[in-house]
Amino acid sequence: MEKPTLPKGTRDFGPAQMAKRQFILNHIRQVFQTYGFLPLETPAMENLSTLTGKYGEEGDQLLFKILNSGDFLKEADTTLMGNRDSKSLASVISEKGLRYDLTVPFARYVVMNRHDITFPFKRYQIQPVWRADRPQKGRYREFYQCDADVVGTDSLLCEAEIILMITEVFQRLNIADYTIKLNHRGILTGLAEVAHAQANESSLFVAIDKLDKIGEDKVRDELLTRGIDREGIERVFSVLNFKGTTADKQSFLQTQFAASPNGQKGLREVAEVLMLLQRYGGTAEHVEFDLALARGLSYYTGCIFEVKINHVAIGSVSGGGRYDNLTGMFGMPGVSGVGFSFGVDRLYDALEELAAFPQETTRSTTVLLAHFDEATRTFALGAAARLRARGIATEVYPDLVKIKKQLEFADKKKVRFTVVIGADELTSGQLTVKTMETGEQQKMTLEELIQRLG
RNA sequence: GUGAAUGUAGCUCAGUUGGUUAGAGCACCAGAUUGUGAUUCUGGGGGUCGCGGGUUCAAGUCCCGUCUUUCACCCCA
Repeated sequence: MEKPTLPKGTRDFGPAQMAKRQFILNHIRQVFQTYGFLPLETPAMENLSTLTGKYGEEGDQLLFKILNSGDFLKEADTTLMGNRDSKSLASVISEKGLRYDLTVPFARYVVMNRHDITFPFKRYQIQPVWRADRPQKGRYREFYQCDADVVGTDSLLCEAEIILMITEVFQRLNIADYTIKLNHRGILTGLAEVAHAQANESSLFVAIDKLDKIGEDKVRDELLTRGIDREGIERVFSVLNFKGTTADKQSFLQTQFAASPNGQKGLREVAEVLMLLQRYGGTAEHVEFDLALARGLSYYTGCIFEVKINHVAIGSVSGGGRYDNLTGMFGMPGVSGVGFSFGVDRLYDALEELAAFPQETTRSTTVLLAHFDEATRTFALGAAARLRARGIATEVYPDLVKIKKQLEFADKKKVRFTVVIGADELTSGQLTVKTMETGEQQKMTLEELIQRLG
């Protein structure tokens, strides 16, 4: 018999992990909902025509493709097969693929339902996505994204609300030391103008985004090899190395970007977001205006965000930004959107490292009813029904086995209370209730137990 | 896609210059204890040494291939 294994880059989540994951997801979901975001789910698979061309050439290669059903080679061109032309052959034998992210399916949904959707449309989506990447630390082939996006409004209120939601989620997750990095695409463009590097803007952004990871010297090297001249590099760093408060940075950039409409727009919008945040009564205590934040992705056009947990060696746990033309790729131009997402897996690792999961997440059933024979088990069934009716998670050990075994089971399953029901208890009505954590035992009636737990 | 490491019991790992019947801890099962778990003691089950080939009198150990997992780069959550 072959030993069963998992496909590369995938994981099982056992009960203990699920409890912790759900703790995270429930808080995220609740926060999304209190800000008026509504749930959306889309199919795991999309037509390949929907997916390809949306993530660049590299992204297309990371798409998992689904083989057509039936005799999929029947229609295939024999010359393609003869030439072993995988790329062309793939488009003939595969019409569907697994979704690569939640943003493109969302755009597809918005375009398909544009007449039924009331804009501005706020949706959140928590589902797995798949990438045929080579797995590594914190990087999987199947992982969950939790996205929240608003489409159909330019208002910077949305950006301010994103900061509020991030703050609230972290508060609920009991994470205190984190930084919400905020920047604006216009400021990056202004920076490229200052450096006279408009021509290879994206090379500039990709390189400076690595600043806090690889350091200034290596970024300088990379900028040189990417064809930005020394003078430009000096100018870039003269801006990036400016230290000071957000207000200091704003007035400094005001002079730097005097001739840059893009830079001006960026500054104006960042200022407005911070102002709106304040009017909401939100705190900017965790917000850092970070000029080097670039988030490689080229489709952002306005504010960009990234959240890092301090003193935890994990990449960003959340990120997002504004994009002006999400639905344009499906022929519906002019819809502005802003969105962000939480990386559940990384939040999980971070909480584990900070030991910040509350104890409740490790508990399971509240009460186990242990018994000695047919008669006491029968009594347990009725008792279980009454406990359950009060919403108390209860189970009856199903088999007639030794009490030792039942307690062992309760211990392993981290049940909170075991109720021992024997002949004595049956006649007196005084049940033996054992608190598993302490080992203490108390006699009480079923009524008293229900009262105490309900 | 590029480069590197790894693989021995369910898990974490020992295993000498190639040399008897491959070990430990944890986990699991049973008993000590016929009304009490997590602590203690005793006993037990469990291995195609990733897979395939080669060298050798002899391979867990050396060589080649292959797969897996992990790490770094690219990119990304």
